Amino acid sequence: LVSNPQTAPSEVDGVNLEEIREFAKAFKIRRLSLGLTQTQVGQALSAAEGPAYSQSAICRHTILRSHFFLPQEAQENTIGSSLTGKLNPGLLYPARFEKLDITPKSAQKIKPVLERWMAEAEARHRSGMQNLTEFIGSEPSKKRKRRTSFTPQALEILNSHFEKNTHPSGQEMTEIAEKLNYDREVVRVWFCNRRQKEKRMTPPGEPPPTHEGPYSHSGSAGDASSCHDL
Amino acid sequence: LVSNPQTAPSEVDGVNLEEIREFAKAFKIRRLSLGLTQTQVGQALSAAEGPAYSQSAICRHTILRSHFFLPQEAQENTIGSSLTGKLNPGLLYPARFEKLDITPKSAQKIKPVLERWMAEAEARHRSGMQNLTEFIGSEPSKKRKRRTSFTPQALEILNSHFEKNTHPSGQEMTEIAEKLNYDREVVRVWFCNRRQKEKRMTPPGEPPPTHEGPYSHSGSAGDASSCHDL
DNA sequence: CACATTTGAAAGGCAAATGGAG
DNA sequence: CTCCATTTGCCTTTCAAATGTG
Repeated sequence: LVSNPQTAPSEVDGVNLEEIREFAKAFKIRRLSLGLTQTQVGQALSAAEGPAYSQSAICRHTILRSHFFLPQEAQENTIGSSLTGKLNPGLLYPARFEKLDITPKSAQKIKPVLERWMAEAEARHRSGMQNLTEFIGSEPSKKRKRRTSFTPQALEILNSHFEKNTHPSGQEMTEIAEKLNYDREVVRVWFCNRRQKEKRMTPPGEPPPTHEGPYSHSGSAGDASSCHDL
Repeated sequence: LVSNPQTAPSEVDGVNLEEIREFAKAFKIRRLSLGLTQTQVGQALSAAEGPAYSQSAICRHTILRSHFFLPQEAQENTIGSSLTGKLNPGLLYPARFEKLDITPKSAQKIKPVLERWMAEAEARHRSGMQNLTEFIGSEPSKKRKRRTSFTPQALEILNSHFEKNTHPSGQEMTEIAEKLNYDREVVRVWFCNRRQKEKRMTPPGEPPPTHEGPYSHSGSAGDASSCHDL
């Protein structure tokens, strides 16, 4: 409504939030007008050598979070240290907002890719083509490793190892990886991430994270979340 | 643990819940062992002329809901009219459980399809093939119309029409459809579903659903939920 | 048409993968 | 290698589009 650029520049990290917001909004409309789903866009992008994003990624980048992009509201979220809309670049934005989500920087990075792809898609659409979902999006960019999903059994075993020792030696990890038939690197990363989780779950002066008591606090919680069923 | 078939037959509509439960559990493990995602299974099924299920569908059918499938727990959910585990076939099960989800009958229906597909997939895997995700699943079965997603603008317009008249004439619907550039049938169904929603939202003796007051109760709620952002 | 039910696109949660610094 | 912050994807859930029945 009150789009006075001088009242709300809303710049962060040299990224114009208002611009990103407008882009996301327009992109959604354009996508829907072409009758495409988020999944289709993601697949089309990864079809060739584009950045390869999943439905979730497309969703995040084209979702409209008013509390994130509207400076007025941002200020209500206990940010408002300055009316300029300029935030401390050294700090994490997500933590300042209601939800952890996309950062302005990554939004800025992907924008041109989506923009280019969409323009091409619309061109094809006008030409009456149907195979919209099958063409390249942009620059090469190395592909990310596919996310591995552990079986419930594997998780159970991994967790039991973790209970006994949060820092297994290289030797131990190799053995575990072999036994479970997963890549050694995958197992290593699992332990790293598991430790991070442990830390996140006990920030205050909690009892030392000794994994002794029979299923106390975090121990049982971890188990429950991993092998949710069975 | 106590798998005494005489204590818990758990049959519903002639469907053995325990069997379905076991199948779902095993399917998940088999899928993960092949390194496949739910999305991939869904796409593989729909690739040719299979029933064509989405990732959500695969999820529903291979998820393990202990409160749904374990008769002991079901009884705790105010069902237990009989210890046989036999429920009244005429009533809806979902409403009796914590969450609305798959019914035993539909689970039973899909099971053979998944079973057959998985067997084939595993066979191919053993043969060392990589293109697991590209082959047929089963019988023809007509395809379902793709779910249309309305643009925020379209929803806004549809809702404003609904506010004025919940039962537009055929003529009116044709006009709306034309203006919005959606299929007429899609618009008709939208109004049907919208009316259902309205009814669901005001079961008690609410004030007559006259859409007059400037944004009162359900009116504003409807707007908010449809055009969530902007 | 109303109403019950099935099913899928989008959104949310958690954690696997990545990248930088030590 | 570690820790830690961050990115991103798989799975799950929600809500409503589509379907089926009377």
